[in-house]
Amino acid sequence: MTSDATHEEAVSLLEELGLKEYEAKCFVGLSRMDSGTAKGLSEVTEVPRTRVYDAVRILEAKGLVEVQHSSPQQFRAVPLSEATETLRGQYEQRVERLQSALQEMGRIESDNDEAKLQEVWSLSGSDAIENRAEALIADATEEVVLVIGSNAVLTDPLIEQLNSLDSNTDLIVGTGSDSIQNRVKREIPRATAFLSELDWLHSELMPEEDAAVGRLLLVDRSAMLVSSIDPQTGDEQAIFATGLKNGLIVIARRLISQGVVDMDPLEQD
Amino acid sequence: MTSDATHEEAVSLLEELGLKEYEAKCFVGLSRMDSGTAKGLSEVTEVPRTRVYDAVRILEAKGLVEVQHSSPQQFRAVPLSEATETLRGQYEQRVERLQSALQEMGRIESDNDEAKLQEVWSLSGSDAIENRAEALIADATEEVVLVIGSNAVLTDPLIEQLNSLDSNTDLIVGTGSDSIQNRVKREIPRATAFLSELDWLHSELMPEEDAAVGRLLLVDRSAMLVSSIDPQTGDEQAIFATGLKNGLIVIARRLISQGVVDMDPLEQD
DNA sequence: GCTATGTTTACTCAGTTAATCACAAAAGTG
DNA sequence: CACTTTTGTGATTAACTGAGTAAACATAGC
Repeated sequence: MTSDATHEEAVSLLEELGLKEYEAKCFVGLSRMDSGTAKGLSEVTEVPRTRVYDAVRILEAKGLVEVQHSSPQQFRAVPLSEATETLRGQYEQRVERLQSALQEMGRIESDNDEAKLQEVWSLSGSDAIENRAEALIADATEEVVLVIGSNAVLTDPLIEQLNSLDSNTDLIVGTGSDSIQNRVKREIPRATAFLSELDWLHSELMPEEDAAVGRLLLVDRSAMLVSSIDPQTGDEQAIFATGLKNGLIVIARRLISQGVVDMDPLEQD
Repeated sequence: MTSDATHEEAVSLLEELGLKEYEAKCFVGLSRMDSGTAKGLSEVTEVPRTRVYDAVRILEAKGLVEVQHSSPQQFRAVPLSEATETLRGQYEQRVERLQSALQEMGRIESDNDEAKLQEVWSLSGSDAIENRAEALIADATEEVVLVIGSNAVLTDPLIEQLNSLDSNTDLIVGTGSDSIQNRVKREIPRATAFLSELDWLHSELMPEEDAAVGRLLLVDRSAMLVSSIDPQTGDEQAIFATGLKNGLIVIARRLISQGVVDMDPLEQD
């Protein structure tokens, strides 16, 4: 007995990976049987029999199914390990070609003389925010202050990166809960850990009540990034700013020097 | 001065990676400038100004673009390294989730009592064929016979795999040209190399003249795979069969024992 | 309040994909 | 062999998605 939800997840994942609905359904169907004919596949997948042929042909061209050209033809899904490897390989190639194509392109200068002092940028998506945080930390020379609001923030690569920071870079890691703090102490021994009342961000600075703080990062007191995570959807959204004189950074420095780091949030406006 | 072709390649790659035309164009445009407004972007990319906003919003949600919520808004592409890392990460996640979803699914038995003796399957796409060849070689215990028709076949992972074969598995590698043979001798010292007149496949067994042999693989004399590469498109297509009694395998064994391996093709039908 | 600019929304048109149907070829049956 | 069923291809329609355009709305500076 297989949950129907699992099917649908597989199908929609395949669609995200570039397959059409019929193609995805056929591949999932074939993955569940040793091999099959158009008729059998159509019954299992509810794809019209006459369209199975097209779908399978495309799947074959993409290297995901094998065809036995007999009468009737037999179809068979490539073993799962090979299929994922094939998909991965195709993707890698595309990303690499994209990278070199974009690198080769000439730059265009944009009339860009505005005051950068108040620039605050926003960025979405946990992956992207993670990468940005990583890039910011990589530039640290003096100090890294990181407040972790959600367990999901503390990924293995991040731990790895923090532990391998230059030894005369201060590392201060705040957490919102005991459980996370224990993890920090265990896995990032070099960090100065502290417990922070993250609620201050909730109640005073953040507009919505229902947004939880994901992470807060301040690097060399000149670059900062704050993210919130929507508890409903799990979407993460961040704002960040750089530059010693940037307004947001100045505020952040004030906050930190006034005690957030010392577990004593916001005694003063 | 940038070649226009490079642009278009970048755009279509991004489309293959799941972006719409406008999104792709906007991202490429932003990648060429430090930052820009909707107006500027529209001019560079030829995307209608009124649609730039939607496109950028989606790009932001995907973690590829940063937005400065001022008036006018400023857009900026995430640095290339971060962007590719984000794309890669998203893809990895999908493939992994797909893998576990497909594994969890229950099997369906198919009425499958046909004689497998004459089964010949076909498979397309260099990636998929490469993976299949790898899987076949991984199962080898006695002997691996590999004929390499095109330089592209001899990839690093393949060389690696061949070199790390169990030492009492025979490895016989044939090539169609001196240059490839030299590579084989240099990079796969453990192989018994030979030069094969691959033309026999062309002229006698293959229907079209314009298909070049890509690779020919025979593992333990019980599994074989032959591929051809369309010189026009570069598409690779393979047929393969398994089982000691399989008709195709029997023919292959005959061919090999009759001298193909000894550089002496087809003296006898 | 007016104009220029920025931003969002609504709508049309074209191309793509899902879904159905009609038909020819092949295979099985009595 | 005549007849039915199965298999495969092609054509057709309906539904949808996305590109392209125009208009409405909002905002800032004058």
